[in-house]
Amino acid sequence: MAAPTPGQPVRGSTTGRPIMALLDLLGRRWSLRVIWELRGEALSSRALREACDDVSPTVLQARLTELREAGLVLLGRGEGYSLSPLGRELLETFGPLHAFAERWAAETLPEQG
Amino acid sequence: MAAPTPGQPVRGSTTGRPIMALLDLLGRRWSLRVIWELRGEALSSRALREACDDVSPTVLQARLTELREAGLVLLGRGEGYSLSPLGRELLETFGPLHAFAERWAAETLPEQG
DNA sequence: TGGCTCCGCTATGAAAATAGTAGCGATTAG
DNA sequence: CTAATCGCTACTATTTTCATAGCGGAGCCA
Repeated sequence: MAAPTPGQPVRGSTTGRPIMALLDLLGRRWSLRVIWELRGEALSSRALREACDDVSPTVLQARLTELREAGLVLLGRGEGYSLSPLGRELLETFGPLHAFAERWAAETLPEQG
Repeated sequence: MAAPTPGQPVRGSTTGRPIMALLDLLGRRWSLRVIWELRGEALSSRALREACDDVSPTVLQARLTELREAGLVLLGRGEGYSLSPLGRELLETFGPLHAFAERWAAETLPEQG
């Protein structure tokens, strides 16, 4: 599938609004996870695959291609995959997401008994 | 499908880590969009469907059920769907996401000519 | 009562995305 | 050459998503 691009129609929205392109891109399976797993050092495609619980290489490559086209992920020769400066900015919006996940767990688990 | 729950294995991760459950939940199609469209007033299921570019009701209902089980979305009798306080906290982490989308567009569009 | 309208939600079959396994050609090192 | 690893692809099976139609219930009003 084509990588969502701001200014272009995307799945579920024809307006071209950047937020819609971003929501399409990040709403695809493993997109969020890949960015998350690249929060530290650069990873080879196989290391990244392991980090993502042995995700199917079909989808991993699809997501990596999209994220690279989107300018969020880089592939350095011999260095593997890493976040671009822009991708790292996006990751920073995940910081609160992680903190939220912990709060979410705290509020959800007790209710389950 | 079952709604991802912190403490339980989810698609792509068996650890039960809250962030993994959250990434699974938000990585499903229309999850992010639904939360986004609920940022303002409460919406009826049909209004929400329109807001999401006439998403298929099958998926919309699936997402809404999951998001309700996750405690992020509420359904008030006669008031339609709205974000819970917890869901609103999550939405706030999207604020930077929106700002990022604009930056992303600014950096991406010029390169396309 | 009957006929509207809108509500949340579901059934069904088709289309698309994802999963899982195997393996390619290229590169690097011994 | 051999072996190991790299990024990446082919192929088929399964799951998810799409698209259309429609259900039963609640409110409203003549």
